Amino acid sequence: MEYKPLPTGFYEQDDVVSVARQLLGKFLWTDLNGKVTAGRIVETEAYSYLERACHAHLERRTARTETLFAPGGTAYVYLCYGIHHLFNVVTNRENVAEAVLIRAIEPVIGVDHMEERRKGQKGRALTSGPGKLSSALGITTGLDGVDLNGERIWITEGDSHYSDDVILSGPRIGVDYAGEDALLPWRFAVGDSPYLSVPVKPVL
DNA sequence: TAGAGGATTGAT
DNA sequence: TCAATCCTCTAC
Repeated sequence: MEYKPLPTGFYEQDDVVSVARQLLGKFLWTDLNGKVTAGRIVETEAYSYLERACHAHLERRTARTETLFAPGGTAYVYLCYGIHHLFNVVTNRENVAEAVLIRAIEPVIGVDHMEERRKGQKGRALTSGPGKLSSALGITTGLDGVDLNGERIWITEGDSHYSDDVILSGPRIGVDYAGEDALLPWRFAVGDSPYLSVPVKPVL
């Protein structure tokens, strides 16, 4: 396994949908308060300023969305429903607002720390959702805008290769407000992982 | 400055 | 099925 953080060039690719797919199988690490945790990414979603589900749709710049305009390889963390911290990877070059939401991981390193942060939850309940995995890894809005090439949070190559027939795609979760953009098949998942947030709807 | 709503979760 | 919970954004 390769423990070196992914090169900046990976995040600066200009196709956020492709990056979302490529992130499957990679390892997301955090080193916070002396606790090292990591998990295998098994579910992602792509967001782009070009479509309505994105916070920075039509390049809307606000205090919250400013991080989305940072260079690829920056963490975008925001609070959802007043309770949950959601972690995204900013992609593309500076001032192009695109990001990949990490929706589920499989716990690999520091599982005991994850269980502690998740208040004793075990098994798939640990990290099978965007709010859950952020909690398990200790990710909060304090990491918003942080460089993914740093020492607190980073991503490395994984230990698995998934063939095309294992990777499923479908509409993103919880973006019905985006009209027809909600139908874009920009959600990607490792089909046989028990840690998916919700099953991927088969494409008809 | 008030009010509505959200890229979710867990309990009922 | 629904409450929790609070920040963000929009409208007035």
